Amino acid sequence: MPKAYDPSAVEGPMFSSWQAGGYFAGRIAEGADPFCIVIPPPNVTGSLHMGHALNNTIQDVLVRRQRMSGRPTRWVVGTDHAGIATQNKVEQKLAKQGLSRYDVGREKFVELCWAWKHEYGNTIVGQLKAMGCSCDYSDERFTMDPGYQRAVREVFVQLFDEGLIYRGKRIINWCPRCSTALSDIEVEHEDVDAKLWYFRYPLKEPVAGRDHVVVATTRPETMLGDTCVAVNPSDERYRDLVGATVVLPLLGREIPVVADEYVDPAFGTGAVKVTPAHDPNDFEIGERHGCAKVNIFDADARITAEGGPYEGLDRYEARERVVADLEGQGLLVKVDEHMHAVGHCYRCHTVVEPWLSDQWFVDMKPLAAPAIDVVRQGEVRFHPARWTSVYYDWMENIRDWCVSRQLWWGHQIPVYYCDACGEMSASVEHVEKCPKCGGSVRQDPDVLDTWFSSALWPFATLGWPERTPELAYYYPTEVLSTARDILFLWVARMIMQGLKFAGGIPYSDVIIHPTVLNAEGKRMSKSLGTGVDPLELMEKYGADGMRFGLMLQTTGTQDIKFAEEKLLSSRNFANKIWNASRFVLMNLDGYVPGPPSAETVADAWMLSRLAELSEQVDRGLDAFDFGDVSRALYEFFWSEYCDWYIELSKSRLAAGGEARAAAQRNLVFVLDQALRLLHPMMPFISEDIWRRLPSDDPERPESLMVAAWPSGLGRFRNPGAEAAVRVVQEVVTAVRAVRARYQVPPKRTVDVFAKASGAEALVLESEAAHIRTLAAVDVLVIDAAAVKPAHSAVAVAAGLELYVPLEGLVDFEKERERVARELATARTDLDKLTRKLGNPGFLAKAAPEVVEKDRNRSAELQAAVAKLAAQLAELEG
RNA sequence: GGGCGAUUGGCUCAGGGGGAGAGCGCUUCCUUCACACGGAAGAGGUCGAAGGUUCAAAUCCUUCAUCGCCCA
Repeated sequence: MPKAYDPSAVEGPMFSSWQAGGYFAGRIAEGADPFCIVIPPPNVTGSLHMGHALNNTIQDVLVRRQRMSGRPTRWVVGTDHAGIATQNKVEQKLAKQGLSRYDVGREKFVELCWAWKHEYGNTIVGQLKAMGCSCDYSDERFTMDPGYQRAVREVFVQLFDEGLIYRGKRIINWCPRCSTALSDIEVEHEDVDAKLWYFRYPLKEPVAGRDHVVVATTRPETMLGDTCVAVNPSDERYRDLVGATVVLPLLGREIPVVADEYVDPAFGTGAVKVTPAHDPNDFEIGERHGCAKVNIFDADARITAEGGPYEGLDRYEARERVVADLEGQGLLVKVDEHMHAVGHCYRCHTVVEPWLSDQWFVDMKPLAAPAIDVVRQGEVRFHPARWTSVYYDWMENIRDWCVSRQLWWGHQIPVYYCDACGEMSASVEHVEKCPKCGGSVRQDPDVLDTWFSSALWPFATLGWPERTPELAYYYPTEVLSTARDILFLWVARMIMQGLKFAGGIPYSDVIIHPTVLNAEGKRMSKSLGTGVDPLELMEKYGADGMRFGLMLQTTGTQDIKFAEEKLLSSRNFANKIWNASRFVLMNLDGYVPGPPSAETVADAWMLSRLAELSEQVDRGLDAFDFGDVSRALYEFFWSEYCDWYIELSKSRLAAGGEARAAAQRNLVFVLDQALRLLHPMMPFISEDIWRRLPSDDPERPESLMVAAWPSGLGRFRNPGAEAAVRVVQEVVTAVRAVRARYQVPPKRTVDVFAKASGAEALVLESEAAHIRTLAAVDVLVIDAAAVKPAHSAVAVAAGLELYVPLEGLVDFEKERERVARELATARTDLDKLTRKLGNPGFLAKAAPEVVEKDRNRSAELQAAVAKLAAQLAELEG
């Protein structure tokens, strides 16, 4: 084995061997409880970013652990067709040839999208393989597979037939750049510094001595579409004006003043201009008062013929011109600075336009109700649990979902219009002729929101609407891990659709993982170049290093400020494990397989610690506490197995005979078990080492991926051995500290006099050889009546006194200062404890075991104080 | 305006009623036959502020401050 672990030499071949072994593929074993997880399908346009790296590490950790536990396991992998994003890519490609999608036509354009998907769409799946993700690559899914298309149409048609999908003319969010409608939650609101303009609108006839009304607006250009002015009915200032007629400036249109409760008298002047075709609230007001809806924007957000002289202007040019012209006519009253939220397209960040158009909507309330119930009943749980209330809040205030998109790439809406009789029908199968009159039909040109199809992912990937064996076996899946920004876009809708169509919840546990921010705490962005590339990180630290480094940072917080140094320490950790294993493997000459056995205190301690690790890992993974689990593994391997157990084993390995044989068996056993526990987080290195370990188990599988998950280690619990090793550790550390203090060269041994009796003395006697090796001690004297030799450094450890004669090296002033400092600290601690134990309230109300523990600690501290005080007196005497 | 999260050593973060911890960085020593991607020993914190609950608060409650996220 090389001296340093080289991930690049291991990862590629290891992944191939896993694939060749068929370990990734799901299998159906009737009677066995399966574990299924569906990947949040990445966009076909996507490439791996840190969010994917984190999320897929989490999923792989869960999947690998369950697979090792013996459950038939399937991790469904695939990609999402990503309507807008993919269409953009293909349009960009066409634009380079000077073409638009209209030049090539719909049919050809969709073909080009498929070609694009086949060429680039699998980038990210390849990158998941580089991470070691154990997805079922033999059975990949795509949200536009033929079966999936059928599922989408089935769902649409059923909702349509039940009246839960309807078509209507509504104000929707229109992205002029993507040229499509968006749903409410695809709009991101951002506060921007803007202006509030106050304009004077003249009245046709003076009313109560007034000839005008002043309105305030953040969007002057929309005045071209104003069809009334509204005031609050209770607003005394405007009571006389209700029913009056305003002459709209610039266009001369006559519009009424209406009274409407919606108007906030405190905002602006209390009189608002109403543009029903370009604002959802104005739309409502317009509906209530029967006002016209004048659409002044075309699909590119340019002014239509309704805008008269402004026709053809872009919305921002129109704004400038309208303001300038109103000012020119003396109708601009004032301009205030004003901050307000402006909606932007979540895909391209263009400012969206509220726009009146015909769209398809899903009636959400009937679907939401059962989806709220299953969370209330605890059938679906969120982790961390605080997301539950975020979910309720959204679901309880849910609004209808605009699902039609004016795109060509996606699931075309399966609704057919008959030109002859006007019949509108939905059909799963393609329709050529009107079912009513036999006339020719046109299919609705729009496609469905990509999230409409994503919502079916947990069951459409398993074959629904066919009653496939996979669906019966794996549905419901178990865990879904995802980012918080798609809780509403995706998770909530999956729960609704799963309940409606698959007959039950899609999964029982939803992990909302933290967002990976950059080191400055800002969102990573490819376009801004503030991101970190997981592939580069894997180059630097190995896939295991990246995975483990991410797991170390995954706690219950909502963000991770990405700390690359955690990946560095994880790479070093891998190297540490590599070298510890190298040591074990280099010392296996004459190895005879056999069960582990606690031959020495060190063995008993190590096996007990292994039992603790196993429990910690299980508990942590059950609770999705990935940070806890990774820290426990790190601590175990580095601070216990390497720092102490290997060191404690060296003399036994050198001794030969049964001592050596037992040490070998235990070293191998503990390493084997610990590698199993490590495997979900660091699959490559754990497997590579594990395959090198000797075994006489005929049942031992080829791959660690399918080796048994550790269980039943609780039998090795041994508190006595743990206490004994603690004594050894404290004594060794104390002697090392003395050596470091006086810079005793490593090769020079020292003598140690330990003033010890009782249990401590017994431990020291039995472990003397170890202490001598680990602290480079020549003679270790254990004596209850030990007297400090001349020229000795002193220490108090594990409740006993140690003297280390260092003729010519000891600086008595230095010793005195150190002992005085230790004594001061011990006295402060003891004082606090004494006060606590003298407090009647504490004795009466604290738990008995707490009081007991503090009494013991007090006794220890008293002994330490006495010893330190005596040492100090001697040093001063 | 409402909700949520964060605030602990120089940096990144654990801990979540009863002796302040880790990694990185820093200081000193060590290339000893698993590992310098290492070993040994250290220094370093009144746990954002103020109140409160409690025998006991970094931890629970209230208010506030700062930063961030979501909803309206």
